[in-house]
Amino acid sequence: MNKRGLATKKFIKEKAYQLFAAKGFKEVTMTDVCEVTELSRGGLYCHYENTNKIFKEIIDDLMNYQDEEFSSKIKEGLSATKILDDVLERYKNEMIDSDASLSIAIYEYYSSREIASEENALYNQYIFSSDMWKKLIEYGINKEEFNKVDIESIFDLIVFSYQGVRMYSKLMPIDEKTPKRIIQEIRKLLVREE
Amino acid sequence: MNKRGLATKKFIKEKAYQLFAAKGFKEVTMTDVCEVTELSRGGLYCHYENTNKIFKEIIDDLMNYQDEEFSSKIKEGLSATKILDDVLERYKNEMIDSDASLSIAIYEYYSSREIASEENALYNQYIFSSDMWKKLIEYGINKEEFNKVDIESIFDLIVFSYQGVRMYSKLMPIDEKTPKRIIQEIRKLLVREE
Amino acid sequence: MNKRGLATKKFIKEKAYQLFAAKGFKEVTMTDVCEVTELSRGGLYCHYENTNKIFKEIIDDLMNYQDEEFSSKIKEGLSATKILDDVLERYKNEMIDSDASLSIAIYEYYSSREIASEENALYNQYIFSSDMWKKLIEYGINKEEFNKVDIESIFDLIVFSYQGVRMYSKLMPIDEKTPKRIIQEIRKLLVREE
Amino acid sequence: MNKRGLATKKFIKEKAYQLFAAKGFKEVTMTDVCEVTELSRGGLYCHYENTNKIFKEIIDDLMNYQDEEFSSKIKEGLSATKILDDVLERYKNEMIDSDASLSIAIYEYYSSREIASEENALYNQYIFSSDMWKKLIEYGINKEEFNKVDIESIFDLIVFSYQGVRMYSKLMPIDEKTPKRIIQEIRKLLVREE
DNA sequence: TATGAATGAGTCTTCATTCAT
DNA sequence: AATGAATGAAGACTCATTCAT
Repeated sequence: MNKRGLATKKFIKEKAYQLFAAKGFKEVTMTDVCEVTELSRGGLYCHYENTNKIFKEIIDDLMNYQDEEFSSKIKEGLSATKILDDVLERYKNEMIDSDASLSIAIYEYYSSREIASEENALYNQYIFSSDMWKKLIEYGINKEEFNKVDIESIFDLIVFSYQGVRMYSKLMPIDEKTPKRIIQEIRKLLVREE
Repeated sequence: MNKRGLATKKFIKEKAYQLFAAKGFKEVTMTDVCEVTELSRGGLYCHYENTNKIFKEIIDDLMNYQDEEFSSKIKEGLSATKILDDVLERYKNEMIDSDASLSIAIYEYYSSREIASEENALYNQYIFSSDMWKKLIEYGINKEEFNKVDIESIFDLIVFSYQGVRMYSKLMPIDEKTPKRIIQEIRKLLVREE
Repeated sequence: MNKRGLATKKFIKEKAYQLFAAKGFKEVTMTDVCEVTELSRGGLYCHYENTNKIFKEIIDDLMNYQDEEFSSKIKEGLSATKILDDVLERYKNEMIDSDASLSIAIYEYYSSREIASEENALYNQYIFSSDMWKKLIEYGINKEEFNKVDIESIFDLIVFSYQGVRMYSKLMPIDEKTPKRIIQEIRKLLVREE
Repeated sequence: MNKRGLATKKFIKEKAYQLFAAKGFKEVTMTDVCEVTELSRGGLYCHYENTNKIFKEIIDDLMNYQDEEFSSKIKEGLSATKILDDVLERYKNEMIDSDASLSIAIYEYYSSREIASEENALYNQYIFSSDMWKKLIEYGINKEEFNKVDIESIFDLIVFSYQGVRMYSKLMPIDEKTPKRIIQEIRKLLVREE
């Protein structure tokens, strides 16, 4: 594929991202993508044969962008509490502003697929994310900044309450205080009080 | 509507429930419902004009069955810890076995609708559930069985981690230990250690 | 058929008349008639098996009400000009106010049928009406009130311009002066100037 | 749209014209058009989304072909009587042979629409036709070929009796002499006897 | 007579997908 | 690569009509 082809694909993905964010996965048709990209049907099919392929590529790109945000900071020897606060702040914002997110689309996409296949990027991300958090929590415990919590429990609580809020925020009105409260509760569990 | 009509509606809802549980909301067509009920198109349309109406009625029925499970127990003066353990046990089971549930269908159904309308049964249920939990936690605190937690925070943590697990369990393999861990962590937060 | 049956049929026809006047013939369904009569499908079918039958009966009733309005007056020896003016006045009003009329419905009804069958009430009415007019014009000529016109020509001019206006008044805005002008022109052709 | 597309649209309109002429407007379905054009449903929908659109385009095409048939002849200084006879001859033929015409379809089409909208091609045509006739009659009066008639009255008589016959000719058998008589009567009204 | 549940046919409409250009 | 015409299948929806009660 040459440059032009790649640029077109990138363009298609950008436009399709907005569609998926707005309408979820199932509701988006190739016709919709044609419209927003102003490509002809044939033109679009040159690049992607269906919405699955487009979505998969969008998701894969997203996953690739996600880096080990903690590990470098840990190596630098930063305060565990500081690292924690940074990530919790980001989580809070993502919970509040889930508008631009693909959460519903991702949900629809994976719910129509076989669970646990190696293709399951959601699971891969979960594992990846799990590793990161474990490292951070261990680091915090070793530095005696964090309580001696059950690492896996805390991680589960974090990730699923975070995901729960993100999803529900698209389904019903969620008070902005909810993310704050959850973040605070998590923080209380982890950070040692002096 | 006479008996026969009501019986047919009930029958349709039962069959449709299974479809929704298996395929989510959007994927189910009136044709599908025709097939499983062995009704003709016209026959089906006599009772429900679209899948929305069927689903709404199923959900409404479900919501109506849901009663104030705590309040009677509180009146009886049961131990707050006992009441808590009972409901956490139920939550745990529901997190593990989400196969038969409509969670995905509910998610799809509400994600295509206006948030916050008075029709939003999901929100109503959230409010209802919130009230129940607050009563229980207050009761536990008053009886000095529970810690003096921030009631709202704990409730948010409970409901969203619970929902997060339920949803994700349809999208990726979730270890049976996850619900247990979450339940345990919640319990630790609430129940006063002697 | 007993009294009750007849009353129901009359009731159905009255309600259906309004439907036909408002929507034409083709657009009216048995379902529509059910709704306005508040009869059940089965109930309605007891009386009429389709909209054709209802419409035909309405038309037949209408035709029967139409009597030889001229002949009695001619026998009484009334002035031909007076008789003419009376009927032209009526025509004028019918042209102006075609809202309540079945003209479009009649048009649609007969346009989907074999022309010239003895069932063609429209044709029968035309013949009937033709006879009446001829008698009147002859009478006027004999009384030397009318010009020695070509009777058939004048009749054709009257009936078709009348029908033309009636129909077009449902399709486009027609100035109230148009019927007046047509009536006046007809009158000028017929009535001898002193 | 490229050549191929335009050719297909033209082809569809030609075939649909015949359908509309034969069955009126309401009775023609997209399925019918598919059949006569031998296009697939999807193929047809590429060009027209419903029968309204097809019909509108046919009508618009027709209206565009209609030119000011009188004005050039008037400019040439032709005899008003000659011009009149030509157009009356044409009217006569159109009244007799209304088989190929869209009159019923037009009637049905416009009867289901809002009267008087600027979209009402029927009204536009009426106005257009009215202007033409007025010019001709004035011209004839000025040349002292025509009687000093009331121009508007004569126009109304002409157009509505003409339309009346055209419509009724589809609903009941109309004697060929009728158009002739009407034409003759109109001519008598207009043309000055020497 | 009257009810309303049920049937099945017909139509509309939207899509994914293909293909000649 | 790109265009857009064309296909055909799937699904929605509406009716006339029948039938058990």
